[in-house]
Amino acid sequence: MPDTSPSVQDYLKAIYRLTRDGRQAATNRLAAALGVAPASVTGMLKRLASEQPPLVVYRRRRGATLTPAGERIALATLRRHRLLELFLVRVLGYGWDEVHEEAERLEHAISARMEARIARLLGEPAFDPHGHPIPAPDLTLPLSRAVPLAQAAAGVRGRIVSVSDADPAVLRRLSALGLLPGVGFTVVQRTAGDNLAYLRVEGSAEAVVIGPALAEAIFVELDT
Amino acid sequence: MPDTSPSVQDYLKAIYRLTRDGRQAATNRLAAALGVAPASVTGMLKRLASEQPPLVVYRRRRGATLTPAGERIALATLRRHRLLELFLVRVLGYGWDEVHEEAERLEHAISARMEARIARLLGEPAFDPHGHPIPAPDLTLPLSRAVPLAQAAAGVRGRIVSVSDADPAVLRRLSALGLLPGVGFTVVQRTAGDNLAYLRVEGSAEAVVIGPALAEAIFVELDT
DNA sequence: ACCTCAATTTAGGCTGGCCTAAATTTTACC
DNA sequence: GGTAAAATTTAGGCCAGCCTAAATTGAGGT
Repeated sequence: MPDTSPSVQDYLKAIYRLTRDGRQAATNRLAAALGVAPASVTGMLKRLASEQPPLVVYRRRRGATLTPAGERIALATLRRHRLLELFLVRVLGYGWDEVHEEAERLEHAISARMEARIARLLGEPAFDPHGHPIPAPDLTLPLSRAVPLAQAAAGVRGRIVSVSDADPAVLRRLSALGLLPGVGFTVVQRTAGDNLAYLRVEGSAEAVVIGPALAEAIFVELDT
Repeated sequence: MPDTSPSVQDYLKAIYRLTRDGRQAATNRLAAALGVAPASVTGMLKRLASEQPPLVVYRRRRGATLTPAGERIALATLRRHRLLELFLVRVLGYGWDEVHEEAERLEHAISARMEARIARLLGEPAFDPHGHPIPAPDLTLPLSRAVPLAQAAAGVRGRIVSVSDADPAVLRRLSALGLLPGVGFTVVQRTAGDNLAYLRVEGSAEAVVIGPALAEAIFVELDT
């Protein structure tokens, strides 16, 4: 349990993520993501929907989506989060598996001025240390053709673009395997039954075995 | 009115400041400092006094002082605040009159790890950009013999050590007058009636007139 | 079509921290 | 030493956001 209640921004960010696939954000999944009871989510969604202007569109028993105003806030928060992650790595020497929590707290505390100064110091970057796109100041997202590794067929070559940043343990495992953003690889083999991927990392002779969970956490750009 | 309620740390910091002169922190002054009603302060002081361990010693109608535990928290918060101020100036190029508010929010959001990394990056500094002492990691304060300018007699020479950081407008006025930490000066004259100080800044021919309010905001080290 | 069950919402309640107004105590002055 | 003013505390409420338990509803299997 997080020691503090999720903020409005946390709700919007969570809806943004659960909504990326075009579907509605379900009460239960929001509750799980935010560490509160489902009943609390219902209450908050009603509040956010009746804000002026409304931040979410809420349909009873069907879930929620963001309005343009809500999406702006979500993207602005995402921008701050990812800028901070990069800042922590580049300026304060954090490991890439240590930045998520810290950024999670800082993103609520920094001013627009500080956001701008950090971005300038970092050279207006477009991607964070995990390879995730950083929304521009106008909140547009830089393009990337990344796809979960789970969708890569055997024989294909590609490059790792980003990895999910939610779980530090996963990040450390990836690090240990040498699977960082930028690394090239070939998919040697896929097994249908247990859904394993055998990856040969560029420059290394050995193949690495990736389970289904990891394969969902690694995003890659595939060669055409 | 601040847009958010003061935190426990804010209460402790305020008590710390009001208590520096050895007296008790009065309810009214705390209320003014924190932007809440006096009745709210009474309630919070009771809570802080019954915390385990107690953070303040509260005596009905007499005010509050910090317990050792409370003072540790106050000093730790002060350390974070002043480290952040220096960090903002040195790393992000803030003006020294712009850092207070930002640090006020950030001091509640950074982890011990981040505090340590910032301190390391800055070379374990002992004073912030306003000249205020930064508590060491063990929370001891570096010594300084600073005294408010208001207490300097005519004819005395000295050096500005620090200035109060609470009011950006004051900071800008001081800046404009060339009254920054480190600057040497001579007190040319004092007037008893309206309590003015005439200061000749080292290297300049003109004297500067300082009113009583400013004279309380400037801390100086006097030559023996 | 129905029925079960998982998901969701409603109802009711709690806590923390704020507020105002009224009561009380201290202080300070004559 | 008495009293008016100032400071402080008490009393009583409000609000946001959380919780649990109970009621409702939609959806998939048969």
